[in-house]
Amino acid sequence: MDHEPARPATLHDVAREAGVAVSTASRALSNPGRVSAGTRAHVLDVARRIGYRPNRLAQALPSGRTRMLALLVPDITNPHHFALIRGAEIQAAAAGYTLVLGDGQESPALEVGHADRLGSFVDGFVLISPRMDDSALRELRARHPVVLFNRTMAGVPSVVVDAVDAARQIVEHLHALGHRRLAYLGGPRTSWIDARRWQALEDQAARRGIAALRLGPFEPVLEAGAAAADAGLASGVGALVAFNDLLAIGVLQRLERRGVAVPGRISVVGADDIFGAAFCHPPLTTVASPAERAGRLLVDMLTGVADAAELVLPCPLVARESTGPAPG
Amino acid sequence: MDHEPARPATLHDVAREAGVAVSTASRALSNPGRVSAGTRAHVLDVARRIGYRPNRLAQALPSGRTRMLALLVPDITNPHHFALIRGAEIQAAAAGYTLVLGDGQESPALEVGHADRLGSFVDGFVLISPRMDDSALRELRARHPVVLFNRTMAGVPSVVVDAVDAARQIVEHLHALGHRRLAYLGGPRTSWIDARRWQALEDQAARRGIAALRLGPFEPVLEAGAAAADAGLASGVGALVAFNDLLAIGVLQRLERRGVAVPGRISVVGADDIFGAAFCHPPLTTVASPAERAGRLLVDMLTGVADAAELVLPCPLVARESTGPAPG
DNA sequence: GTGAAAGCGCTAACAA
DNA sequence: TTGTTAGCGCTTTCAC
Repeated sequence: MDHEPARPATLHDVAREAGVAVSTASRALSNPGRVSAGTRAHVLDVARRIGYRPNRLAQALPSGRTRMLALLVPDITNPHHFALIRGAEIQAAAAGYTLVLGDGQESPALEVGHADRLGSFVDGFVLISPRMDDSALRELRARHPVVLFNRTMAGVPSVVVDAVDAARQIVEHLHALGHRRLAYLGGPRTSWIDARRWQALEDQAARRGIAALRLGPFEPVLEAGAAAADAGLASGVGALVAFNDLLAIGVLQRLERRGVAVPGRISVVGADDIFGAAFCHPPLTTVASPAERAGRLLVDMLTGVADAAELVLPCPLVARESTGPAPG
Repeated sequence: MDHEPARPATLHDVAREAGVAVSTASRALSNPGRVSAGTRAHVLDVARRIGYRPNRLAQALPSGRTRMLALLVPDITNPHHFALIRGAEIQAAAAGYTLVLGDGQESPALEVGHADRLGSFVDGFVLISPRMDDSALRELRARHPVVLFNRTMAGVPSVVVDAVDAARQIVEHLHALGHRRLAYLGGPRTSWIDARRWQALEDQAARRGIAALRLGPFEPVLEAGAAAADAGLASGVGALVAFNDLLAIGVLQRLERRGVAVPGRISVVGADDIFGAAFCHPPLTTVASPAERAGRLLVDMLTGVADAAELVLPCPLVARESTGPAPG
């Protein structure tokens, strides 16, 4: 690292300069009430004058608390997490915490590494659709307070979207449009919610007499949409239900390039209602994720503002133009 | 915070259990070579057995270094930062650093607060288009190593996009299409690059005999696009150059809702080439930002892998369908 | 090669 | 109200 700044002023410097003991200086700065007003004002003045900033590392060492929270996302480039992050930030700030973000880049190993390295510096973790396996998660949870989004584990507070109801809405919507066959474009194997989505979709489809097949897994990124679209098209179904919007938008792009009419020839459904879903071409029918609310609730549960629980949040279907009557 | 985990094992526990001094245990764990192979193996074994994890807070206290880097973005919901973050992550990992992200939410105060609270925990800052004013930036830079993106300050390493060349390309493109009047839809006053973009655009426009006026400032978000579109339309020009793609896409949405043909009646240009610019309607003509490369370079400069410098990166114009011949 | 001990900067008993 | 002192968990001289 370049340019080393001059040695920063410490509490000792403040105390010496102010002619008081370090403990008095400490109290004046962070435990007002147990020090006379005059002394306090003087210490504060000296501190400001010499540009004192507490070393938060040292400050946190005795208690182990930093008033920082870590929020780990599986992929920072997925707009789905925007609202969740914002919600979490709002509640964290309200509770006097600073939120730092970590990006797992869809890698379980990176995710675990992040958690390991951040563990000492934060008071808890908000894990968004964590990709790490159960044993890694259990280990992390044994060392630190943890709350989960779109994943559950016994004894760990969590918020998950209602995959069953989402599947029901999708299936009813497609059924009403005359579809009798659909394909699920699966997400990563490491995704807990992917398994739930497929299971729910299969159940609900069976219940309405709709044939459902599963394709993939595909990476939940725009670029994977091409292969997913081709596979979906080859399967001969009239409706594709993608793991998430990122994949769905990628599918839409591919279909447009291949000259396949959407929804004329094939319908496409996504999940999350991310940035872009409303203005892609055609606008995407998708299941909205209550992400902002989830973010707020998660932080509330982590900081103890809300009771720990296993919450299931509803997600309304947003019907746009990527779904239409079944062909033929 | 809920469920307090059991007291974690310390180095003392390891040392006691292994029958060695803490200093020996410390060396075995983190300074191999200065300890016998047998002792080392034994200590490692004990550490693993009792589940020892070093307390990074305590580890960092003596040296003050944490091998963590902070990257602060003005708005985590702006897809522009995706590539930048990814580039930074790659280089940070390569140099053995962990990257944490902070979101300024377009607020100078929040940004400064983040920097203050994170300062003790990181070895340096990558500041993306920081919104804080010069004095706050100077103060931060006096305490910590800092590198800047799309902002400059004497003596601080930085990477900026070539706003002049970008403006030249935009103006030439519009000029070639027959446009003789354009309006700039300005970004936030706190944005350094906004001032540069307008100045460059005005210069280049004047050079080609194009009348340019400035509207705004507008928040660089989708939602601000409506007001920006209306203002642009009312100004009577045939081409709108938006501060960034977020605003430009918002403008496109509004124009579509108002039934204004793009580019038939009016052309729209953005900046950054974000996620969504390629698939919005119509696909957006924009100036691409070399974000990933910038992210890598910034971290390299911060970690000393690359020489500190003030780099200016070119940004190619990506002409899509939102620009066309001037009407009339 | 290993151990004892002195901090890193701060907080929090405990005394005075 | 203020000062003295003992840690927080680790690294790092300095002896042995």
